[in-house]
Amino acid sequence: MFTPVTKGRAFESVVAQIEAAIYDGRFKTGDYLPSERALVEQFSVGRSTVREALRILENMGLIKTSPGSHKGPRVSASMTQGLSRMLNGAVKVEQISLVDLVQYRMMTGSTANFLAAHLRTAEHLAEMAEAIGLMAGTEPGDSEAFARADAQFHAAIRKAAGNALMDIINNVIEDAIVDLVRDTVDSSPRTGQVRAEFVRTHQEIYDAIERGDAEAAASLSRHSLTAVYGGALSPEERRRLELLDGTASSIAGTTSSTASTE
Amino acid sequence: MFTPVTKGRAFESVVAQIEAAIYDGRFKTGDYLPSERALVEQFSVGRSTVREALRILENMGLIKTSPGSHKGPRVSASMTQGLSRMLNGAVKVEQISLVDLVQYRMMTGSTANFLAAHLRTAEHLAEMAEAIGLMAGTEPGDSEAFARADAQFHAAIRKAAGNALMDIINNVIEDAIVDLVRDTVDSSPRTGQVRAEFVRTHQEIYDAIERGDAEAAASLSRHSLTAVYGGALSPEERRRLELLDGTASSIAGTTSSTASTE
DNA sequence: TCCTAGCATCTGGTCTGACCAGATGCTAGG
DNA sequence: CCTAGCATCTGGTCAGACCAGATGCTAGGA
Repeated sequence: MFTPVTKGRAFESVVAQIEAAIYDGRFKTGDYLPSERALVEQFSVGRSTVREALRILENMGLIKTSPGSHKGPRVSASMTQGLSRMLNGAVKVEQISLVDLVQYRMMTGSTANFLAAHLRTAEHLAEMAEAIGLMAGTEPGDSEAFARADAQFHAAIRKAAGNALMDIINNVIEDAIVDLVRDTVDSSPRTGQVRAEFVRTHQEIYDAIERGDAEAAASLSRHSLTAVYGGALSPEERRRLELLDGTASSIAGTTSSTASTE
Repeated sequence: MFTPVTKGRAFESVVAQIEAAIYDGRFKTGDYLPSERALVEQFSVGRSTVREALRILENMGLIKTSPGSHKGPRVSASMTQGLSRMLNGAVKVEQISLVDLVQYRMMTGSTANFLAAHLRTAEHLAEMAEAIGLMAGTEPGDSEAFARADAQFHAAIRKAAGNALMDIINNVIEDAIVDLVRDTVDSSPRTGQVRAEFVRTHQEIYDAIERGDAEAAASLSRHSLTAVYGGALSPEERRRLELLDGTASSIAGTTSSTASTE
C-alpha cells in the first residue's frame, strides 16, 4: 500500500503518501490508519519519523489519534478546525488592525446577508427567529448569553448563505473582533438600551432576509457595523469603513439608483 | 474525586508556549528559536517531544527549520503557504466546494478592486501597469511567468486596497484556486487567444481603478471570474456564482428586484 | 448458563542515546 | 592576508525501552 521513503525529509514523504491516500478516497472519514508500529514497517522508517508525520496530519485535521485503541489513528478529514486555528494565528501574527477586521467583516457579513436573502429556506428563517428570540429573552445582565444568541443568529445566516468557506472565515473574524474589542473598548455595548437597539437591528435584518430583499439585508449589516464599531475608530479609520458602508455606495459599488440616502 | 495533575500531551504544551511567544512578539520574524537540544533543556522534555512540537509549528508556517545552521529554527510567521495548502485539502476532502472558493474569491476580489479604485496612488498604479506589461510581454509558452505576472497584478491591487487581512486571505484563496483548477480543468486557459483576453480584462480593470470607477472595477472582477471558472461548474453551481455576479445585481446587493428566485 | 473480575496485549506518548549529513565558523598553514 | 581544513554545531533519523490507558479475551464465580 505504501512505498518506502527515498527523497527529501522522510516524514514529508510519509505525510504526502497518507495525505494522498485520504484525498483520493482510499481512506474515508471514520476509517482507521494502521498503527504507528505498523506504519513503521510499511514505510521502512523509524517510529519517530512516522510520529512526526502523524503530528502534521493531525495538525491539518486529517486524522485524530487516541491512545489505547487497538485500531490506530482515526481518519477524520475535518479540516475546518485546523483551518480556523491557523487563520486565528495569522490574524495575530500579522497584527491586523481593528479597522481592517471590521472592514473585512463588513464585506463578508453583508455578502452573507445578501446570499441568505436569496437562498434562505423556512428552516433557516426559523433558526434566525429563534436566535432573535433568545437575544430578546436573556437577562439584562447576562451579556454572555446575549453574545451567544447573537453568534447563533449570525451562524444561522451563514448557514443559509450556503458557503462553507465563508462560514469558517466569518466565524474566525467575528471571534477576533470580539477579542479585540473586549480588550480595547470594554464600554457598554450590549447592555441597556444598546441591547434593545441590537435586537431591533437584528429584527430588521431578519425581515429583509425573510422577504428576500438582499440589498437591504446587506446594507443593514454594513450600517450596523459602522454604528457599533465606528465609535472606537479614528476619523481616518472611519472613512475607510464608510468607503464600504453605503451611505452613498454599496459594498462593491453599484451606487446605481438606490441608496442615495445622503 | 482525584483529578490527575498531569495535563494533556507534552508536545501540545510546547507548541502552545512557543506559539504564544511568537504571537505576543517575544520572537519576531527573522529571529531564531533555541536549537532543539536547547529547547529540550528549557522545557525538560525529550527531544522527540520537542521535535513533534516543531513539526506542528512548521506546518502552521510559524517557523522554518534547516539543518547545519548554528542558530536554530527560524521564525518565519508567514502562514499563507500552510493556509492555502490546508484550503486545498479541505476542497479535496469536500469540506469546501470549488464553487465556494470561487464565490468567495468573487466577493473578496471585487471588494479589493472597489477599495483600490478609491485609494490607489500613482505608485500603486505604476505597480499594476508594470504587472500588466509583464503579462503581455511573456513568451506565449511560458505559462509559469504569465501566472507570476498575474499574481503580481493582483498583489498590487490588494496593496492599494490597504487592508492587511484582505491581503492575506485573498492571497491564500487565489493560490488555492490556481492549484485546484490546474488539476481540474487543465484545458487551455492562459494560452493563445485566452491569454490575450486575460490581458485585455486586466487592462480594463486597471483603467477602471485608474479613473476611480470603483463600481466598474468591482463588476469587471466578478464578470471575469464567472467567465473563467464558470465553465468548470455545473449549472446549479453557476447559478450560485451568478447570484453574486452582477449581470443585474452587485456583490452586496443594490439591484433589488432581481431576487425573485422563489 | 451468564456475568464479571482480571490480565495479556494492544495503542499512543515519552525518553534516552546514538549516528549521519550538511552547514558554520574558527584556526592553522600557506 | 587569504584559504584550506577540521572541530563543532545543526536538524534528520533510528533503535530500544518504558509508561499509562483502553481493549478484548478468558477464567473463575454466581
